[in-house]
Amino acid sequence: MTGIKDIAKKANVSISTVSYALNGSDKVSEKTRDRITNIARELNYTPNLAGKTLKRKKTDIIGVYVHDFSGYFYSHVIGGISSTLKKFGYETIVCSGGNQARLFIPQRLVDGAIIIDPNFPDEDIANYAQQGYKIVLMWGGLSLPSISHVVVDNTQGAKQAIDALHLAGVENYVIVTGPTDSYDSQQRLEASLSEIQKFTKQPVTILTSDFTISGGIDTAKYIAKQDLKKIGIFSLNDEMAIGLYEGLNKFGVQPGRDIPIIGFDNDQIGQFLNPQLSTIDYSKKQWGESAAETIVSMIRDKKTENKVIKTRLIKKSSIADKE
Amino acid sequence: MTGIKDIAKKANVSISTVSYALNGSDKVSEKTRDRITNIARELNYTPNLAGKTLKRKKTDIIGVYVHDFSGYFYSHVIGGISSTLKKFGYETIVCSGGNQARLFIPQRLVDGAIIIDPNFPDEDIANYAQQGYKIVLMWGGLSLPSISHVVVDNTQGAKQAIDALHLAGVENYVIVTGPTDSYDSQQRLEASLSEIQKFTKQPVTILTSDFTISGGIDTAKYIAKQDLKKIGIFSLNDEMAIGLYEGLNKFGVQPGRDIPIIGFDNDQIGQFLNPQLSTIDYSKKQWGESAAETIVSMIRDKKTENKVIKTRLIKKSSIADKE
DNA sequence: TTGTACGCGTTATCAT
DNA sequence: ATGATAACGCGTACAA
Repeated sequence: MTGIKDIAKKANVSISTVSYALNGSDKVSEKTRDRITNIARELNYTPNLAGKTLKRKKTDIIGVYVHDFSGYFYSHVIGGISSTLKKFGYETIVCSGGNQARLFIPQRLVDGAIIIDPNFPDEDIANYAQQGYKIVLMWGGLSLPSISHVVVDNTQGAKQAIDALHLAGVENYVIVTGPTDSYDSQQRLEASLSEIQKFTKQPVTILTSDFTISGGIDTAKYIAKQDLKKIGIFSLNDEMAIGLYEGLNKFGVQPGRDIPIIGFDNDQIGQFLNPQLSTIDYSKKQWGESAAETIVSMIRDKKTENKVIKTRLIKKSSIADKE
Repeated sequence: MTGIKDIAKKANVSISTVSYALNGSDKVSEKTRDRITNIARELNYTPNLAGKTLKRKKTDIIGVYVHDFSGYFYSHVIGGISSTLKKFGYETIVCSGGNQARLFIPQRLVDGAIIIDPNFPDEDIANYAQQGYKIVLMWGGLSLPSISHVVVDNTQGAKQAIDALHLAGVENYVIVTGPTDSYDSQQRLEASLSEIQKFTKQPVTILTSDFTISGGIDTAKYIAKQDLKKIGIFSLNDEMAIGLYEGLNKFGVQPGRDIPIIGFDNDQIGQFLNPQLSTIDYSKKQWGESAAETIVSMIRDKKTENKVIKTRLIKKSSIADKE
């Protein structure tokens, strides 16, 4: 409630003097600066952000957009974003992609946005980007010259997964996908199919699921009734693989023992499964850090850039060594 | 970049007419309203939040403060907060408790704050609350008339945990605590000790840890060298219990089989352990919803309130039935 | 029904 | 070294 003019009144100076003193200008004597600083502290003064922003035309805040707060998946990504942005003098706020929160971008509450939520409408993104708002996307698909992308190397990851199954003696591949409109899912599937072609002419079983644990449980029944000989599963994310463990066990099939299985994302839960889930890993922290560096670069250097985060195979006992 | 006066110019009206038209006032004709609305859309107009806030003196944004984004633990709590706030017309932003983000409260970027982060300094909280800023704390300890509390019933939960161990035949209790300055930890410990006294005069083994998985792993060695007869473990949260599983196994001790064990929080990972971890559950969604209702009540009805979230025992195979 | 003018809190320019 | 004042974008009381 206490503003710059309250301080001015109490100190018997003008508001400009107060502003100078508080913002470290050298146009004011040490004595008055100290006096004003003390009064400001005494009155619990904090500059009102609205007034300040109106004048400065920037907030030094970056918005990170997630699909919904309940998903913990991206927490390490956001941790990486936040710590890096802090180094550059920006604060991070996390928003969910509701229509209201989206407006923070054109309302200029944020100086830039990092969008993780794949459901953030392409139309809005294109619209904002075209108007000059700074946007970094954490997924592919929408390609525009005025936005930046920082994405996981799905192609490399899918190849590593298929190669691992191949080395384990798999000849009949089962791929459990995410939602059909997911770019990650599409890209991983495509790369998988092209890699499989190098090894076999056998038809590939593609089961469409939804990237969730319960989706994996539901999908299990379609796998259980297959001929299990030389079969191997690539679950396009770990969550579904966790569901597959649970679902397949109900049918008396032991994933990881009867059937080699590998996931994608290196979800923490995978290491608590029995046998431990093999997976494709990438540094979520680094992913976030790169996104943060990119948004800062867009704001300060006014240039866009696209980065790809490398993946690596994590081989656990869910893929047995070929005897 | 396009403002209210750009629209006024293009529509050949004054800025007030534009404002009236856009804010649904009945002081303007339908025709002009439509015309102005169309022009606004055409120019991609979005009101600048700073200017708007300066006038309205509120943002309809509530800030949720977490310790750091990397911890996924509170995601369902935040989900509950966000969905409830939306019903009341508020947007949710999640901030980490760095010194800079804290200022959002006195800077009036947010109309109120829900603080989950236990490390948010008491001094700042007291200071803000005293100045009339609306604050809801998700933990106990700091008690002031001008702030509200929405907390988990640690006392009830601890009793349920100890009772479950008692029923399983435990006579020698081992309690693994969180950081000594954690209010949750203190409260759970205190209630546990008082409940244990009802059953036995035996000394209780208290091992101080830190609420993390690795803390649980480290603590295991102190338990492994104990005489395991009629011993039982109450880990004051699930994360440490997960670590205890891993750590104890290294010493050839099987938690949940050789030693009954129970945690607190109902972390998802517990159900993937073998045997499944018994725990104390509470609705994280409801916890968040209550906090949201409370902050709205503070803002609109100008009254504080304190709520307690009930707990319940979830008995899994980590506590065997007494034969 | 529409236009003019002021105020919100801050920063910055220009005088003094 | 300090003060008066304009400007930022918006909402609204008041005048026309």
